[in-house]
Amino acid sequence: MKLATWNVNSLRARMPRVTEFLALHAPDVLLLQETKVAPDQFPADELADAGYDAVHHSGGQWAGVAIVARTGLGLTDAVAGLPGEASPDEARWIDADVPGLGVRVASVYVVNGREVDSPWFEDKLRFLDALARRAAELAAAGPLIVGGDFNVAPRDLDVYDPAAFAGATHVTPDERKALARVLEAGTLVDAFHRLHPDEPGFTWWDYRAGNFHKGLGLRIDLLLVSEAVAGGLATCGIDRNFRKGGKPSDHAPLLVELA
DNA sequence: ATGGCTCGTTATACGAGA
Repeated sequence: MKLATWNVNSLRARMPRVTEFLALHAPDVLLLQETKVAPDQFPADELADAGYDAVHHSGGQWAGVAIVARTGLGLTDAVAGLPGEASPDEARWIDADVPGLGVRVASVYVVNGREVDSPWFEDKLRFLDALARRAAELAAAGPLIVGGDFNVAPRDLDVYDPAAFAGATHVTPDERKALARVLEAGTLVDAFHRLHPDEPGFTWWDYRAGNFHKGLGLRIDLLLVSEAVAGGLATCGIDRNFRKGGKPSDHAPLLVELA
């Protein structure tokens, strides 16, 4: 099976690139974040034309997550929202079964945090704690794949200039520990890290200052898979071409293939 | 880098993103 996760920074603005991605890679499942779309504006018909079903948690102009699955696989029992998150209306989590693949999948857009020690930073840590509890609950029931924008760079290697990020969000010990607890709670494996332990694997580059072309990025988008299915990990990589060309997102999609 | 780009907004400057 092939799955991908992609923070698209507005699904409506990115639909041409999303349909291009689906046609090129033909993933079984695509997890989307920052769809930034109102519920009644979600482009379900365009995705259906591309051969995909979707379930989504849409909150309007901010955040928003979706699960897109190839038609015929099934996409059932969707649950939107994360029990225990600080602001349930922000549309940052959805999980659903994909019967044709025999897995449950989740798409997550973790709270950004803005500034360390701000209320938003506290919300971010609480959100990660709630994520850990939900991951444990879901993982106990069967194979689980959680993908999304975690807004945490797990290691200094995942940051283009660790010194420049000293004291900033995304790299603090508190955030990294909270992310580690998510993996522990769900017995989940960071797919890219498992297959490429010594590579940075950046997935995000600031739009400004030519950072993409300078290689100044962060690895903050992750695909986490149950240990039970991690033995089937075949490939995991980033398609940097989708960070180039016409109207790219500031994130590139991350793909994984599992036996 | 000192917020340099892009998104949505009952817009026409501002907030948010990381």
